[in-house]
Amino acid sequence: MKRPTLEVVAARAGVSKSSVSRVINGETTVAPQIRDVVMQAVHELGYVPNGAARNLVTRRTDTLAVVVSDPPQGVVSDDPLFSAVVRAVSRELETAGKRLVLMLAESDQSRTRVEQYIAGAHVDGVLLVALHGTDPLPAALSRQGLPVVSFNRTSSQDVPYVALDNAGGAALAVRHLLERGRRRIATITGPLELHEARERLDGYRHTLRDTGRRSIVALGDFTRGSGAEAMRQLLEDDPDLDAVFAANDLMAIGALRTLHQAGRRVPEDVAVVGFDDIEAASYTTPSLTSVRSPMADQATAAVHLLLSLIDGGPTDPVIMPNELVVRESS
Amino acid sequence: MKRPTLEVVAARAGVSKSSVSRVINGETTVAPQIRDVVMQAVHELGYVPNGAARNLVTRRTDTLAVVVSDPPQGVVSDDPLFSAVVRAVSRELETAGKRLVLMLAESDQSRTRVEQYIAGAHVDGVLLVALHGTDPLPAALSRQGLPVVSFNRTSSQDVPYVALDNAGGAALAVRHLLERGRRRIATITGPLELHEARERLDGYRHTLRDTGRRSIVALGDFTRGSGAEAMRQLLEDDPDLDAVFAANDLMAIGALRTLHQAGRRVPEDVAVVGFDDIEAASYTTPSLTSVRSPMADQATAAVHLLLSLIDGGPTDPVIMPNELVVRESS
DNA sequence: TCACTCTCGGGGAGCGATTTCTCGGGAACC
DNA sequence: GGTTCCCGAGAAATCGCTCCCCGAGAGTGA
Repeated sequence: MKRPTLEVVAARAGVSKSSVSRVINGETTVAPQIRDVVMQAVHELGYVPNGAARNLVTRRTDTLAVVVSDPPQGVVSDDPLFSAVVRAVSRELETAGKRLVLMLAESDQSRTRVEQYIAGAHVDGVLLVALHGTDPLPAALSRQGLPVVSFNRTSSQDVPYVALDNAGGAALAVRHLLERGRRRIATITGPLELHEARERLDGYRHTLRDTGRRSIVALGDFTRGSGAEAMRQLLEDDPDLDAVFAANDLMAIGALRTLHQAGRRVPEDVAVVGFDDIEAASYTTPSLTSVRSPMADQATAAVHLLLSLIDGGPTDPVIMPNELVVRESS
Repeated sequence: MKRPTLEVVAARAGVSKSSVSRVINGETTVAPQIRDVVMQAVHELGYVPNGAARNLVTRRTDTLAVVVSDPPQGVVSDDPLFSAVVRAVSRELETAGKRLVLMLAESDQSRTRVEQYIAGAHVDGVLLVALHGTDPLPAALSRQGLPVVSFNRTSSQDVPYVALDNAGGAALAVRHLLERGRRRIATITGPLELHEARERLDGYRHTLRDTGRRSIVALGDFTRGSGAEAMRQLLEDDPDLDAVFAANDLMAIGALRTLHQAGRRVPEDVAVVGFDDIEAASYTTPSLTSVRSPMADQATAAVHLLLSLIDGGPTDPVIMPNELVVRESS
């Protein structure tokens, strides 16, 4: 079951290794008849070039790493958006003729492993999904001199990124609620050590402040349970509120449940808006109004940015706009 | 930004390349003092072995491919279970010190690319997720002589697999409904060209037949919309039914919606049971009773089977049991 | 003390491709 | 007809590592 090598193909075709290599790599400086005889031999033997040998000399691997840096609880990788992102990235790389190595970095130990792997010249570039503001990985990887693109803003200045307009999305949600005539609009935040959670909170705050209204804030951690709990808190602190903006859909779903149990009608008594527009948002009763994050588009943009970076192209950050999907809950 | 090579390290440590190599690979036949001086040099230079060069000579890559073979609509990869599987596999490979290359095969073209890649000796083994009964990929890959494990039963005999007990799970659901005193139990199937859909239907049929009851079947395709539509059909054909077993949760959720619109109370008038126990199953109102597929366990088992196969171990298929999670809908 | 075994380090031959360099031969031009 | 040029093909060097083989030196027993 041993695979044929370039040398065997050359012998069979009666030409030199060099010529076979030229044909394989589509060089134009090769006579048609030689090309044909080589192709013939390639097909007959079922020859496929050995990747390792090729990598060794070309110093390219046509492989990109997607690194998801995440605490073990899995804020990101448990997220329903994870598969959407992975899928979009995978498709995009496929059309670019590249391969995808997926690495989850959930502990310091695995972070070290990631660094080692990257240093081992196994990949041409890295697409980094690291939401934690204090994550050391972005800086560590970019120090390796390999192209790195982050899936969101990082604390490390020199890592190009593709980010959502989190503040803008929150503003969208809040303005929508204001237009619906809501006066007391509360928010449930994500864990504030995550960039996106902070930005969404900022967007909420600024929009309310611009219209002279007060912020009503409860802390959550992006899980459903925390959303339910935060909603209880809010109802207790401020029974008159008539709208809630949750920083993600899971927490919004938790809040819906609490409101239901508390006998508040949605949207008549309290309007609810979430963020992300995950699939489950359309399954709830009432279905959930949400800020749609264009995850697939963001993933595509990130891949393009990375590929351009590898080719020595520009590295300008990209900000993705988002839109509001209005459903029954508001 | 050029990385140091083994030769540079050897020069620095004042020993031969061979010795450095031995130290790097943890061989025991090396004197402690040489070991120390080498380690010192390695750290000072920040040396990391070049992966391609190593692969070339060892003929191992410590990399496994996860291939998801799926039509473009993405029955699998759109599935909420996708990320659970990917995550579990990734974690398991991490602890085994292996890397994961993810490939989606959504068209004949990309299937060819997958075959080419596998043939290029880039990976040590393949974990295949291909639900379609007629998928040519399992046979094609196993023909390459590389270890392949399938994530479910395939039409190709010689591919070891780890499968769910789909029929058993369906039986579990039906028996549960019978115990609840339901008499007219219908089912909504998945697309019958998928193994798992057929097996779940079989489990439903046999269990009912054993108790002398009649099957009431409507066809779906694993999507929410098809579940809603099938439920409408069922209500029309058999207004007296008092229970429905849907072959997956998405369809069950669709069915819930139809029942709600038709004014049937769940579970008082009609009980509903789904399959998979996806996260959304606990968000619906009423929350959904479902057969829990131990996806993470299955993924772990599949990785173990593959690793054992690579080491020349046994290749016996593994069947995962599943359990019923009873919630409000039944 | 000598012969023999045993350990451990070094030299060097590959692994399978790409790529540079060289060279033969035919076309083109004077 | 002779010289120059260019084009295409082959020979050989190279990428960075592993691992086989050999030899030097230490250790042991008689």
